[in-house]
Amino acid sequence: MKQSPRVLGRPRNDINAKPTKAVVLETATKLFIKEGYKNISMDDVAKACNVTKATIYYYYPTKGELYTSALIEMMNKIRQAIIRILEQSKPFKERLEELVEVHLSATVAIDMKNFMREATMNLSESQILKVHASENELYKTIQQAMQIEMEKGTIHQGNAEFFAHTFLSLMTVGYFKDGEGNRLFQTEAIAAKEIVDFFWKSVGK
Amino acid sequence: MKQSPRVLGRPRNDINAKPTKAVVLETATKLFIKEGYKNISMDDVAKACNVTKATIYYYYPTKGELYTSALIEMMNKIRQAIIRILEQSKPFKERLEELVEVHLSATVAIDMKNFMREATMNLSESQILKVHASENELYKTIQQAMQIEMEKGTIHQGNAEFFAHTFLSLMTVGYFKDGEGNRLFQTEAIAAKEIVDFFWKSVGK
Amino acid sequence: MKQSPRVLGRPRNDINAKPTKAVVLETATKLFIKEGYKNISMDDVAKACNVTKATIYYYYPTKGELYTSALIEMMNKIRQAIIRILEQSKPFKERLEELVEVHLSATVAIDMKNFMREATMNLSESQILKVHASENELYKTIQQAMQIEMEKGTIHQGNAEFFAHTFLSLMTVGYFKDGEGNRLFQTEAIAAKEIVDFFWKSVGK
Amino acid sequence: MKQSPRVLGRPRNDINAKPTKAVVLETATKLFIKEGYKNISMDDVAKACNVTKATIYYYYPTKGELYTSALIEMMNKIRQAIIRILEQSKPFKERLEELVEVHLSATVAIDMKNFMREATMNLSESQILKVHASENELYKTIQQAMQIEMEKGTIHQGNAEFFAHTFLSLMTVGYFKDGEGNRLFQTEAIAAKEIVDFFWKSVGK
DNA sequence: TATGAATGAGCTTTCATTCAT
DNA sequence: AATGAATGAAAGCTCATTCAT
Repeated sequence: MKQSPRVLGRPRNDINAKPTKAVVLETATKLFIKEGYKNISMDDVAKACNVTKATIYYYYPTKGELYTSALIEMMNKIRQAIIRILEQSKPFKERLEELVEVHLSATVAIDMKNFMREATMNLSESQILKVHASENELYKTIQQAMQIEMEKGTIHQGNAEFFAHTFLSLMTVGYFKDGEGNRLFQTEAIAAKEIVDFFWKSVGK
Repeated sequence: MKQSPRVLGRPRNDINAKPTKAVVLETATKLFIKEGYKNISMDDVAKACNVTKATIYYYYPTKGELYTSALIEMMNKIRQAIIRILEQSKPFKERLEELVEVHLSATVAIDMKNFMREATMNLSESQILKVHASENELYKTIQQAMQIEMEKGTIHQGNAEFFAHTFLSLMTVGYFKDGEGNRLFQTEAIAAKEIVDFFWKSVGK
Repeated sequence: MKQSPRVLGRPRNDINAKPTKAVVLETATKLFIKEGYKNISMDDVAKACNVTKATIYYYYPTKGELYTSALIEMMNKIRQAIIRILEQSKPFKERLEELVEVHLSATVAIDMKNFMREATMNLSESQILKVHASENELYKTIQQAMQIEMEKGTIHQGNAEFFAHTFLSLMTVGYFKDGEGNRLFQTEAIAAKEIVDFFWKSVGK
Repeated sequence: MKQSPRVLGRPRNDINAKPTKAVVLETATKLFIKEGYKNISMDDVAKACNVTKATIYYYYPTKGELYTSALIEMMNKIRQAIIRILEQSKPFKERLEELVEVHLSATVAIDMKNFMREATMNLSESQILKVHASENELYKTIQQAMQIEMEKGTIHQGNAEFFAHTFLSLMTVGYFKDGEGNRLFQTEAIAAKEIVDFFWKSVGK
């Protein structure tokens, strides 16, 4: 069989191919978020990446380490997304609404408490610490936005950290599905509006 | 520490002994709530009950069935506790505060969303259905209380189901611990007050 | 609910009810023949009998003993059936045909070699001996019929024991089903005729 | 007797060593044939191969799959042996005699009906199908030989498939042992001769 | 006569991890 | 950088058997 001749100067490696380590992390993140730590084996990750288990271990020394990295990667991404939305210039309430809507539209429920529970149950002291630090930054990001709006006078004075937590907690209400798979509200947009309205009654001016 | 050796066959009747089946369910419930479905093995349950695995299987045909029963048992207990508190004659807001405080004082975080996630990931269709039904009753209980208070005029008209969900969601904020193990509020009483205050601003009159 | 009045003098126990021990043996025999020794548990037998496992053990001290009894019971029944057919006055060849047809019409394949293999693999020395004795009687029954016909001159002189074995072996050909479940012959009657024809060419005059 | 301890991970290359997968299959085949599906555990196979259970599972995903492969491997080997014998140029009857003698001289009884029964009782639909296909080829091989001899005029015209089955069935008569372990004939050679003589009376010219 | 409760040993399967290549 | 081969430990589950009632 004749091989098609190589283009001059072009490297053998596919230019579009992501470095394996990144592929592994991304794939693992998706799997862990969807199915949880204990329900995803290193083999599952390997298969989904089209590499062997040993390759995973080449980049991540233990499953716990991989999960730690995955959680941190996830939280960073969420934090970036939140920052991008909060940076906009439209009114705070509208930004919050967008924030909720965007998250509810994602395929998987991002419930920090779930992930922290799995982390606490399955990771080592030092890994838990790292994850906690990442979680903390996420909360801080929202907390700071709250702080700024307090100073601006958009919302009432109060415990900004508490507000950050209540906000994220209320957001998870939008994920709820009953036994038949029905959501509380018909669309994510409506859900987002109702949730932020509720939040706003407590904190808004 | 060696356990008292058991003999084969039916044990001699001990009038004071609780029926084994109940012991198993109670023990399993505690373990599952604390450590999660995948982190508790049937052997763990057996050891904690001071019986053998086979005994557990004598009463519960699969681990999934045991978990299902455990979750339902837990939800029923919570529901009873909630009913007892809501039945009192003091003002609604105070009853809500007591409700939050009592739950935050329990040793383990009762986060419905956690349990439902584990259920969804690990149980069979029909088992999930049963657990969902039980969860539903729990939400309904609070929802009805909200409905009554709406009719009484204590709180604003609105979506009672949504209120039930936001309330339980806000409650979980009280369980939050940061990396150093610090809570958001110093005592459960303060936490309860702040949480219900927040809720009340949105729904109260 | 009113009970229908008891007929005078009639005993409480249902007159039609077979003694439990017999029910157990019959049920076990059916199950073992169909599914094999290792695929039938004492629990299966108990359930099929509508009694508890302990009841089975009350009558049969071990599973091996129950299997031994079941095999012997089966062989006896088959032997009786064979005797009944061979006792008739019609020509030997016709009797053989009836014998084959009757067996092929039974729901389960009666293949002595199967049962003896399971016996050898799973029973104790002494149990195997008993089963072997029973098997021997079965072969002897046919062997004797062959002997008689030899003396009558219906069939050629030869090794009657060998003839008994070849005959039973050829019979199992009729049970054969290919991958799609098709038999070698369309009806049991045709199969019986062909098998006996084959046998007769070797031994008949 | 303690086995030479193995270390974790990939073993050092030994050029003389047979590939493990083949060792496993061969060993498993022997064990299954001798003791049956249910009487051989994956641990038994592992121990006999001097590897761990996990190694077996590395090559064969389930016990059923291993059994399927083992049966197919066995049938293929038998088929090859049969082909080699039937290919010879000596008279058909003599070839048949050799065929029977060779098989009776093997240590274990090769009774297709036994194996098919165990397969039917313990394997999945698709596995049964594969085994059936393999069995079919085996019968076909003999059937074709019969067909050729019919055309040559060595044996009578007739149902070649039926002849193949009767032949293999008659062969199993040679394996028979009574309670004291005595065979029907003193040597395999005599048994082979008698069996083929019997067969030949029916089909030969 | 019959049962309910319990066990110990075994089974199939899974999985995180290791290591020579 | 990546892999194939192997392991030890544990998990869920089954089953023959025992024994007080």
